[in-house]
Amino acid sequence: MNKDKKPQENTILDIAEALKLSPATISRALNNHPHVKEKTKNDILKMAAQLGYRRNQMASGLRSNKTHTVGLIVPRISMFFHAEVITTIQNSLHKHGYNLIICQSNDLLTMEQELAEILYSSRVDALIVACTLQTTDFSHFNRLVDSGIPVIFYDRVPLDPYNATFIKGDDFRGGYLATSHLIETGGKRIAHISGKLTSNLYQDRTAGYRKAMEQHQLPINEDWVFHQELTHENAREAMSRMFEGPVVPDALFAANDVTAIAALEFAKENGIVVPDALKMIGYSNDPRTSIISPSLSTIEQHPDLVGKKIVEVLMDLLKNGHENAEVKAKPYVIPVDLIRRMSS
Amino acid sequence: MNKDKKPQENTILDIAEALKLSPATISRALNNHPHVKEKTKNDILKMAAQLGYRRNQMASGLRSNKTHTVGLIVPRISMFFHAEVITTIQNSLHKHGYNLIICQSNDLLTMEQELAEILYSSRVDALIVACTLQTTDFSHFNRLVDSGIPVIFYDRVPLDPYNATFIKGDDFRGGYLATSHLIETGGKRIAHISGKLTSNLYQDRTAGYRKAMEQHQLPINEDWVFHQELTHENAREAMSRMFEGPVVPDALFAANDVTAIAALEFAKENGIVVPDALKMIGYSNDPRTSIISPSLSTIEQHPDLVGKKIVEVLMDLLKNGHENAEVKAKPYVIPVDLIRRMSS
DNA sequence: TTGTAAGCGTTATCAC
DNA sequence: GTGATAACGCTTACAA
Repeated sequence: MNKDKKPQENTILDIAEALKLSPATISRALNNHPHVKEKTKNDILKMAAQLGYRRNQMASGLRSNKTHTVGLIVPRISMFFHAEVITTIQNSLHKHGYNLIICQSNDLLTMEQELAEILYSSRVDALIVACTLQTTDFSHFNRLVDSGIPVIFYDRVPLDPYNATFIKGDDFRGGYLATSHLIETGGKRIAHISGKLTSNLYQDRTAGYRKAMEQHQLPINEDWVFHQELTHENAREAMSRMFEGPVVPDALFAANDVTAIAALEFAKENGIVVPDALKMIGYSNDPRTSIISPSLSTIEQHPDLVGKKIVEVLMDLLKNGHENAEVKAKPYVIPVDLIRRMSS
Repeated sequence: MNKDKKPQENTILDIAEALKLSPATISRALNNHPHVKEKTKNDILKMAAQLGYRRNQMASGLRSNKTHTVGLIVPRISMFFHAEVITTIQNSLHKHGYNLIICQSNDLLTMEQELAEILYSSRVDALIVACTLQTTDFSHFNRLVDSGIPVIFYDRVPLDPYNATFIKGDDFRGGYLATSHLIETGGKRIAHISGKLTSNLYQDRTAGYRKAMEQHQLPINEDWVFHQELTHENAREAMSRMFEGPVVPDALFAANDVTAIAALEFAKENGIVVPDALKMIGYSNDPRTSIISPSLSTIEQHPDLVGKKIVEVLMDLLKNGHENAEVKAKPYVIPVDLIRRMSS
């Protein structure tokens, strides 16, 4: 098996031999080391190209303790927000000469733990993580952190103090903007379907909701505030519960777009006219929100800015180390924006 | 800088020392080598856990010439079909103890070439590729193929013979099904907006369209057959061109869902009633197609089956080598299905 | 069943 | 500027 697997992978020794130079010089030339004569370097580069030489990352990494590879753990890449963030990160890292290993936790804590181990094992130079919604304990990242490998959390970040860097959207403001918008367009009895409060995302979005309600002296009907897994089915169920009573909401702030879409679907099926009888707003600016009719108002999270900031912070960490631990204490906050559409 | 970066990464030597054994035995135990006493093995496993040992992939890979890592190059992960395929591949590979390095070419040939080099440099055990639409020359994969690294193409595959494995959807049948469906629901003057014919995808889908038209003895108006980049804007432009004449199509087969969505949008804006005046069908079953109204008929490509098949073939290749080159000559074809919705 | 020792391809530390 | 040489942490003949 694999008996044919050895067509002369060229190494620096081959280049050295061809040029009657020492491997050390080859290595230096290939790494742009200053003390190599210009001509020698050119010769080496030419010969390397001619032999089709490609550095063996494993050998290089083993020796230098640098892989030029960054790990990424994300719940799922198919979520629009994450897909955009990842794309920005990858393109940006590529410019800096870094690779990205993208891993999906499927929003499973056990998977996240396992992936952290695997990425440690691959000796990534840094790790970027958007946690699962269940992650409340972060000890599986300790090994990385303790080894001095920068760990950056984004979107879903630890609630308790943890020795890493955080980059998050302004979820409080997002919740506040969304709710205020519903109020300004005439909403009075505003419902809110949110996620479990184990995550900073929903804590903050809900807090923004409460703040806006309070500021406008609108009462909150706690029967209309849901904290549940934000699935299509759960959203429909919540809607049907709210709309079976004698008094019904006239507006809804959904903490993500999947929920908003499901709720809108429910409304359409049940003759609840949007926005006349029910104003609605979602969260994330998923592409579907602009396509559905009526189009859904939502909150733009600027995934590209999140990605850019992550790489910016990461490059700084990688270059300068992170001796200034106090900087990491406070999270970087990326602004959000209200997007007004036909649903409100 | 990084002066604090050495908190005793434990190695097999540390385990060996702690247990008064040789590193070789540790290595064997950790790799489930048969000739290790059960008790010794248990001791070693216990001690490894206690010391928080994690194999250094680079050292292991360098020595054994196996990285247990598979590379993946894809145009963009945010495309629904690819996101699903990737998720299936990753979860499936994970069960086999393999990691996946996901890279995006952004549908740029130069990027694809660069990524191929980088992944070779990382000495991935195998490579999975969905080419860019411009890729007609595949020599940048030669280095991998020549080194005996299995290369699997899926979705967008080389047109000319190339010494690798192909896994594709049944695009001919997809085009045929879509067009036949439009005909069955009453379409007579059927337009077709497709992609550039440099890609097998659009060659085949268009061929399926032509076949169905011919079979039903319907004439094809070549002014209504477009081969262009399948963007939102291009789709709208094609639509406006077709609908400015005195004779207009009564059905449209769009070769992807983005185009179908854009065309539907155009129809709605211009008072063309779908499906009464214009029947429509797209391709890929993008989540948006079921949300837009009227909901769009489309072709399901079963990304999960594609992913499963890829891993299945890959594992076989990795285990048994690929001495039987003739097997690779013919592509594996994944079936497609028609999804009927309100637009047709 | 276990130990010894060589070596994977690079880079770092000395010398010269 | 360049060349020896010794690691990096692990796997694997070959010995014992």
